[in-house]
Amino acid sequence: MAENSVINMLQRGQESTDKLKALLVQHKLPTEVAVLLEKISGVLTEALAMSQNVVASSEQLPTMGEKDMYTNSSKKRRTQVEPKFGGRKRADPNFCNKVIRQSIDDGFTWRKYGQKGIFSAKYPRSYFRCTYKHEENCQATRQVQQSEQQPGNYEITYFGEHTCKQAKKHCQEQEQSYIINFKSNTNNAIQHFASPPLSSSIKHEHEEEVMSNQTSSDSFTTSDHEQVPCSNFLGLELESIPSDSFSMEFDCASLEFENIESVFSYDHFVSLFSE
DNA sequence: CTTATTTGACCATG
DNA sequence: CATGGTCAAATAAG
Repeated sequence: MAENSVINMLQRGQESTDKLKALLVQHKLPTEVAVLLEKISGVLTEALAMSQNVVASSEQLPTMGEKDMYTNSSKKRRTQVEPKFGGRKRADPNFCNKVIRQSIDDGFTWRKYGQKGIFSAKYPRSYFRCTYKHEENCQATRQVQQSEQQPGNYEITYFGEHTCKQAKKHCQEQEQSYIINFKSNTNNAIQHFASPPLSSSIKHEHEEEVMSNQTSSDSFTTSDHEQVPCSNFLGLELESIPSDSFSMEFDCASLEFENIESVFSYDHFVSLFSE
């Protein structure tokens, strides 16, 4: 398919960009190059996401003949309203962004559409989509799961990005740019970014519900050295950049640390820098 | 009443 | 077949 080849090309472009980034880290190229690379990578990621949306929506064409709406099986449910070819893709970890938070509140309004017990996971996973999915065709979704290492924290994985109004509002409420200083002598990365105490309209019903499942066993050992991804990421950055000190500036459109829409995923970062 | 959540069925994927 | 992601009827909440 044409779309698939476009996606393919974009993916290849992204892979090359990633390799370039790795090289950049090894050879200490100037920061302007790094910034440019980030921009290229961001554009590629966006284009990729857009292309995939196009493919996904064109796949929803009602080509097949009509089906009977319901089976006569005693319980609820229909039989497949519209056949989607590959429409239900499994989440691509390359296009998600995983964070760990103490609260599931991130300032956006979400609507829960499912919960699932996960094999080999202690706590169930909850599935959310943007409240404005239908009104504004906002494709953002997220998965929330209680952290096994640190019960009380939540692993939140975001997919897609908000295209609804609250996204703009969300961005406006933050600083226009973030500056991160890396200092070689200390292990501390000084992070200057706002952590806006966004009042959210989301209700936290099952924050407790998810919590309540944890009471059963304490068989695992709680590790104290567990880090949240952001610090982890900064730590890795520090190791890989031995120069005296430098600072990078990101604008809101390309990178948001506190609120999720990083240009590429955390996993992506880790795979980049941990080799 | 409207709107959101719960929960098991359904379905894609490997 | 097992697993994970989504749908939608039933139900709860406002």
